Amino acid sequence: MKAYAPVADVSEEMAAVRATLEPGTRPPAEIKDKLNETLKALGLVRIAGRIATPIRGNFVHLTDGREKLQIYAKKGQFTLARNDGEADREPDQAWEAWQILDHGDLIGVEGYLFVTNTGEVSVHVERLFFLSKALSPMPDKMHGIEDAEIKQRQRYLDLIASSLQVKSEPPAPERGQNLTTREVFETRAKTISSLRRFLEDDGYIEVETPMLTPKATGAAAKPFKTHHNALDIDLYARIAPELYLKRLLVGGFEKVYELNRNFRNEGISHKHNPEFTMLEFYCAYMDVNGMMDFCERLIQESVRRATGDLTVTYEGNEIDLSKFERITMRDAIAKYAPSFDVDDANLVEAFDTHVEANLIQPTFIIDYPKSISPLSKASPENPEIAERFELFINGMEVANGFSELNDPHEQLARFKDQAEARERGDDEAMVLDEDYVRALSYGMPPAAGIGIGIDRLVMLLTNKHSIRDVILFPHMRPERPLEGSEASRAADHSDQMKDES
RNA sequence: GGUCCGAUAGCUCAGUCGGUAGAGCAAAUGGCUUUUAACCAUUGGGUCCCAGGUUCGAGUCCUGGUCGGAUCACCA
Repeated sequence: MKAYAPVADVSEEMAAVRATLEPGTRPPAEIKDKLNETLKALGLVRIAGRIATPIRGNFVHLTDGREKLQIYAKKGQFTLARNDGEADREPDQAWEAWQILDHGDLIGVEGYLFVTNTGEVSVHVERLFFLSKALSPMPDKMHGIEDAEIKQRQRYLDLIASSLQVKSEPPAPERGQNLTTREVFETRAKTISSLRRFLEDDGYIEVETPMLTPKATGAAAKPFKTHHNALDIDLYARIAPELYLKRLLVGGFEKVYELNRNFRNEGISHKHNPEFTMLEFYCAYMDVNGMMDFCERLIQESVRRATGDLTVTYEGNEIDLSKFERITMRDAIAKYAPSFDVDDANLVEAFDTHVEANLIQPTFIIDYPKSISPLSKASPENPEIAERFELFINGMEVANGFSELNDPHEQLARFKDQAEARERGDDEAMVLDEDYVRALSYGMPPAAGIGIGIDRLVMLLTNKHSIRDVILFPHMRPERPLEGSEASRAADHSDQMKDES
């Protein structure tokens, strides 16, 4: 199959011609004729895409998912290419084929560019290629898909809908952060590639550590459990890569990162999905303060690259990412709940209930209690405080970092405290990893590390309230069998096979 | 898991007091053929989420369930 140019970008010349035209106004005839000469001199273009408007008359728009380009087919002036390589069908048959095309079909066209009377750059079709049929009807071209369930279960349809949608709104910059589904996932991709670039420019290397692990540790969470048949051992989907990454610090890698999925067998909510994407990275010879500085620059630079701006509007709040506040947990409680009588026992609870939701602008909360930070180094000034921070934006925890505990004896003691907590019934207390303690016994450089919740960061940048809107295929309960569909027939068949066996 | 809200044509949505199931878009047929979401005419299209109940009669009221959304708890 020959290549087709993307609809969005037939040529630089076309873009140049487009730039000279004023949208919505009819160009004077002499200007139009001159432009058409220029465009025709470019020769034939060949583009493919989905038919974005119902076939009515000679004009139709093709979409590549992002941009639309109008094509013009005139009876008698184009042929229909055959898939078997034989000579093209004659114009009469080509016109018949054109007339039976449907909204949503995929076609290719070959032709020359021209400007219409209304000043839109279009392709004058000389050859039509039929590429694929849309058997199921397309969503409403004005409203797209509104049903959250269809959007998530049938993301392909949601994406098609957003590409077919007639834009009565201005393009992205003026629209603020009211993005199409396509744009949301493009922003996500840009954010992730920007994070990778920033880290790599700073000397970090990307590593991959096990997703299936014999111990679910490195965080406090309930794991997914599975079984490996050949080894006959239980394995757990990882809840965090942390302990593997720090083993690499022991091994001599000074800057490592991993950007991939974690799995936690816990509740689903607008900010929780059972699998979620985490960026974790570790830097030797750095401490918690250096890590906060670096985290701030990393997020700022990635946001700038992904959205072009350091201010985002999220659910009506203007969020200024140019400055990250730093405040201790105790001071934050004093600030947001001044009447609250804080002691060591109720500190964390007071923070969760009275402070978190107020942290709209980027804020590092520092001085976490050591008791809830089993992997982080204690402060030299106060042994009850961990050298740890969490970053909050719009009331949501986005990152968690600390100076890494690198004393094997103390680490073992902390694991034992966790084991006791587990025996007391805390089934999310951290699991002891003996090999990790052994690794520390060979000497881990002082280091700082951090985990950044990528889905939540993307929610912020795309103004999405639900994590399911920034994950292409979020987890949901299974749908009932689709009656009368291919899928249900396949299911019936497999039931039958079971009965027979 | 608790609480609240929702489910009607392929899509977006109406549906009054319990009394024949509606619109726009999409689809089909014909017309038009340089148009900018919605041209003109005609036509087809429904398990009103499922199962019970009340009633002469249920899309509508009641009970239970399914799926989704919001929220609380847990968590990142």
